[in-house]
Amino acid sequence: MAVTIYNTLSRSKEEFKPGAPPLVTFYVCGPTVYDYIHIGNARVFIVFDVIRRYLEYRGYEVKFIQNYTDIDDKMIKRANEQGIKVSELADRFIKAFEEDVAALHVRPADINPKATEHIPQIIELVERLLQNGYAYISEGDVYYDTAKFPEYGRLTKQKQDELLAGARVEPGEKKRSPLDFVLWKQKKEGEPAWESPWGEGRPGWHIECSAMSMHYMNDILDIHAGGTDLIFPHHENEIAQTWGAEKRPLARYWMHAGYLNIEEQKMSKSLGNVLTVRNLLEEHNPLDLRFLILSAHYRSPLNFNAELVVQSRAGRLRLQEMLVNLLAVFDEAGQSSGEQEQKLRSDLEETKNRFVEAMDDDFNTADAIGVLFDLARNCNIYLKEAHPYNSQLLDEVIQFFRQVNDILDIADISVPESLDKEIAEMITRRDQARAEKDFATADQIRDELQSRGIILEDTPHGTRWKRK
RNA sequence: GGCGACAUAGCCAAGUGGUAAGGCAGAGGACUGCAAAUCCUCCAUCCCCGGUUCGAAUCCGGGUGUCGCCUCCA
Repeated sequence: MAVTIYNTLSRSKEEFKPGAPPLVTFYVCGPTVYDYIHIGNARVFIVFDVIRRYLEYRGYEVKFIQNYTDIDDKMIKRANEQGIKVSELADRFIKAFEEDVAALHVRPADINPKATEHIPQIIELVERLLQNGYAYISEGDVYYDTAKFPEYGRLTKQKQDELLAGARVEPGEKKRSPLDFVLWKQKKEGEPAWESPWGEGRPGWHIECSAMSMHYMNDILDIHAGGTDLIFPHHENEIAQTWGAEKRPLARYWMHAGYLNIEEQKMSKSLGNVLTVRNLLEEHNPLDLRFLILSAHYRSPLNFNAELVVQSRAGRLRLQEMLVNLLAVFDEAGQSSGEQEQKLRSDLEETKNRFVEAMDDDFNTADAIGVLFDLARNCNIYLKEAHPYNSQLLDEVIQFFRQVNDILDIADISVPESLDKEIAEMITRRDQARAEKDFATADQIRDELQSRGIILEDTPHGTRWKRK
């Protein structure tokens, strides 16, 4: 059995064969740091975070790179609007990005290269493209000559003439073809600029990813990923650049995460429906957002609204509760083994297999989560019917779930914080009242606690509590 | 105009030739002092029309609808 990945390049699922296993080089296009990230951005980062973790679970050593685009038109425009330097803007939103993404339990990349810190590598790449005849200088700008690269359009599945048919031609173009794209932009007044063989200027958007991935990986990337909208022109251009310089592909597998829509519509500033992670986290648990995103396949479009978050929360808590319940009875478990144990053990084995099968199949998290629900039910049945429990078996289930949670990161299994003394006393008082069949008092205390966000559960093993 | 994706129950969502996973919501039941949690039961023939096949949600053709890319965009 092997991991299978849907490769945008071939539009089909392929067996995953990295160039130098167990190493996997994985580059995800990162944010342009001119604003807070929105939930659509978050989908991409969450999805590839999980894929990265799963590959590690499967024994690969993943080298994970995610860039920061800290110089481009949007950056300059925004910095000017705010009357600050581009670098200040970048610093501010890189920090915000790191905070938001950490809140969503997305693990930091191994390397976060910034475009502005790789100007020499970018210049060198542009020079090589010029030397190799894949680029030309036009009035101080340097452009990629797409006509020189017959493969241009392969990722997009369009021929050059088809792309040309839809291309927008602007007056005063300095390009030979509308498909050509800028590698180096001549400085305009008030813009940050760097010295180059072509005068002062700055890099075009697409060149940084090629330059930095080549600089840090120095070989074909195993996986290059991003949002669907990066297929054209961004990734198409990256492929062209790397080929022009190295005569080799940029990456083996191209992965693209589907859109996240708001009320069936794409998020956009003009529609005013952009939901930032920052705002959403004020109202929602980050794990609920994660769970919702992972409950659909990463390539499918995913609709998003607050109701869906609430709906998926209920399901997520079901899984979380299962684990909490297992942990709660673990200390009292013994050695018993019988039919119930056999049943659960075989359920567990089946679950493990099905989970890996689902994830191996192009990271089908939706299917994988479905498998976990089946395990949850079987565990609950065991907890209800077996008694006394088998501690080793419980441990195996707990370990499995912890492993899964290390990949998906959807359950909060941190040890509950100790209760306030006052609340603990209230629970004790209620237990006494219940023992004396003074249910009016007991219910009053329960209501009081509920208004403070504490839910009580009376189990055969005593009263448990949890936060709402 | 070119290219592409998708259409599965009230909602979310797997399944890509062998007779519809799972979750949420809902109904009934068990458990409970009552709850909560949990368990049991119930709840779809897969947008439409043709075709291929012993057999199709799954393949092919034709519709309809939604969305996306072709311009910055995750």
